[in-house]
Amino acid sequence: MFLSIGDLATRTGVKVPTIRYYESRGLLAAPLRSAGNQRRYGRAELERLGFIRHARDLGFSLEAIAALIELQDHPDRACASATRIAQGQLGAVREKIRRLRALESELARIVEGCTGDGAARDCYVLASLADHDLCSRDHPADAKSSTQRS
Amino acid sequence: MFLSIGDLATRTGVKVPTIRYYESRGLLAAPLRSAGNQRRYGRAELERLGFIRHARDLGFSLEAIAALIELQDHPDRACASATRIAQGQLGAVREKIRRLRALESELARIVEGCTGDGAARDCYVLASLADHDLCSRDHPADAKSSTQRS
DNA sequence: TGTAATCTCTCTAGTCACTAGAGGTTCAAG
DNA sequence: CTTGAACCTCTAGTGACTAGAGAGATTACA
Repeated sequence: MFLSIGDLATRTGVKVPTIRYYESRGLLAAPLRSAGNQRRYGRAELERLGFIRHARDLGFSLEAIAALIELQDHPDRACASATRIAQGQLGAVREKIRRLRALESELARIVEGCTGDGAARDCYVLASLADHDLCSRDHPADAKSSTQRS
Repeated sequence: MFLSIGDLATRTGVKVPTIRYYESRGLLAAPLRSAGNQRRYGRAELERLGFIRHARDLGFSLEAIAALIELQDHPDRACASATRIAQGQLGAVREKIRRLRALESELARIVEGCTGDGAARDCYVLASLADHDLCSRDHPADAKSSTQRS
């Protein structure tokens, strides 16, 4: 089983440049090369990339994934730190949900207050943004946009 | 009322380099300068920066904010596009919440399946990440980390 | 008026996790 | 043997800042 980088990309759903990027970041070891210097992968790399992809899908940072891989490579170590990383991620996700819900209600209030058929000078959306006092209550100064795969 | 950039930062809660960054991005007009070339701000800039800050807190992108400001500067125009932008933001927030909730349940399942006191070779966290089939159901290949203010 | 502390200036580079593109080489099918 | 797709490395760009260098401005106090 010798996969080109394109084969690996198709099988895992990770794009070719992203695979090279993971290699440059040390998440994937440098693979064998063909006579013409092209990367050739085996089953181990396929599984590892699947692991990375799954962890990324769950929102783990590359740094956290690197720590998990380190642990995977040393099966004798205690798994407590893996659990800790996952718990940290769960906590972060819950915190994001909490903040986003506050934003949601505030935004919904703003949107509902505006019919959208007036002039900008009377726009409730603009007025709400200009005047913080129009907020129902102080919302968290937080929870910015999140990055997502296309 | 002549505020230095530091005064403006204190009053709005926006950091000094961020104010200069907003100016470079065209969200704030280039202000007056002192004899020694330092920025001097008045009430208009204070209000505009408050607007920007509030919109950022609600997760609007700088691009969206620029469009809202453009509208603010032309009170005669219809406010429909402001409403559209806000609705888009609300939709994006709801979508993020939806995805994050799926992640939350998946992560919670993984974390609960692991006592954390075994060796890495038996770790349920690592096993779950390695084997997608252990997922309760297919979770969205999405919803990455979101950036947040400190 | 002198001086020291704090503030401000511009500029560059770094963050995260990729993505896009240039310009060149290798591979597999026909 | 030729063609065209896939591959190579390298650099730069994304969004929204943040950090730091090195130099100049302002302000408070003696």
